[in-house]
Amino acid sequence: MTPPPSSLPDYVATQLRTAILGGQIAAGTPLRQEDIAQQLGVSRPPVREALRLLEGEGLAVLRPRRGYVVASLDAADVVEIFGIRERLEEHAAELAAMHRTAEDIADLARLLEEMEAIEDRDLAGFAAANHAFHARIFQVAGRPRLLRMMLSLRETVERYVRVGGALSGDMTVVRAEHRAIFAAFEAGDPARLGSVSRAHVASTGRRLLAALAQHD
Amino acid sequence: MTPPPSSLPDYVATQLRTAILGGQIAAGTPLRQEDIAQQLGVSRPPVREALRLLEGEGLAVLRPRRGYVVASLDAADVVEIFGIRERLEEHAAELAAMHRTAEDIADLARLLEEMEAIEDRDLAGFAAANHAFHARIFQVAGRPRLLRMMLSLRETVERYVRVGGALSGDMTVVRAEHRAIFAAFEAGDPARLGSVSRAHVASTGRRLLAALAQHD
DNA sequence: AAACAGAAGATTGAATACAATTCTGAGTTG
DNA sequence: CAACTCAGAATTGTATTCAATCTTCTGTTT
Repeated sequence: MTPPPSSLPDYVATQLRTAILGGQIAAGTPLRQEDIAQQLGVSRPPVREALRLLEGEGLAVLRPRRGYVVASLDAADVVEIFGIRERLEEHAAELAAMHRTAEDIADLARLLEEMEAIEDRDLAGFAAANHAFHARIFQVAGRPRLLRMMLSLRETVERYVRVGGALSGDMTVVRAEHRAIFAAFEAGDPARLGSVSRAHVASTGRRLLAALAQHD
Repeated sequence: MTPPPSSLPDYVATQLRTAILGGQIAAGTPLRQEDIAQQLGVSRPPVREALRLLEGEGLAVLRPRRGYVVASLDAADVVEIFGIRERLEEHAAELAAMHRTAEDIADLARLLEEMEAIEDRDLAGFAAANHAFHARIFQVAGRPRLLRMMLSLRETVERYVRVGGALSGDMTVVRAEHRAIFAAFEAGDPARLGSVSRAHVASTGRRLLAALAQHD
């Protein structure tokens, strides 16, 4: 699926990204260049470039002469990111509803079925299916920059979704929202698909915030 | 206003950014690391990091083993970017209308006056005043990530606004839109400020597209 | 005993050096 | 005469080396 990283910086960035997103490296942890280089069997320059990439993605922050640390998110950041995602998701949904083909509908129906088949307890599997479902809609929208921005924003909050366990609990609500999204997609109603998609993001954000508040 | 770049990569990135945005380096131009390094009196590693930064900002694209080139935009890119900006500007405007203080209103009034005082022919001066006006509204919204994203998107299309001369011509329309924005800001009406701000972005996009179409 | 000053170690930042790939050109061949 | 091949040059990618700054530990002083 994902092509093998062509350069060492890309490789290093990929490794660090999955480690951070997977929760192996906690927020606030210093990212020591020499350690990373030695651990991955490369030298420091490619590590430095990889860190610049992560900086651009918002996953690491640089304090001059003091190195990088894994970026941390507070509640305000979550609110901000989900606010943005609401608007962009609505935008993409409206475009997707206008451009969708019969094949797109069939594909999305299949992805929805697959997601329905997954048990509530299989969080990782559900997250993957969920990701595929939404990514397919974005693909229909046909806006590469928009897609990249959404993926980046999603990535940034994803690790908190995991630790906060925001996906657990009332799965019935999530499933109902997905069915509503598919129905509007099938109907080709831009306004409706836009609003249900936006509502879906908003409700996801609310669940995450609630989970985070409870977690502290 | 802008603090001096703390590191060499930041310095190099700033230099390249202004050169690209100012039109000194055309789209598609290869960015040779050695040339840039020699011209700015630094070595290649910091140049490489700077290019990674520009890559993240969408101003340069990397073709593995073949170096970086200045990113180019076609009409579809412009449509996409302005579509995103419409939504994000509306979002920010709604937030700004809710959070504004008396001091914010006074500041924005002053910025509007300054912009009104600039002659139509002084494109650079008008662009700067325009930028300050909109940046002040975003500041009121109080969303740093949203601000960064908007600045990046604005930057990306700015050079085309310049070459296309999209700001020239019917300045009366632009000025009227700015007055409408200020009025809604002063009134503190989120829905109205959102819609007029979004319409302003949309009309700017239409003008740019028309100018680009005419230019070819 | 607590706080500060100083020195040693560690870590980042930048420059130089080396390796590998790609582009360019001339020469040759079909 | 066009197209292909091969060699040299140029450029990117990576590693190693050096310099500057920050952190931390220790010793001293108040």
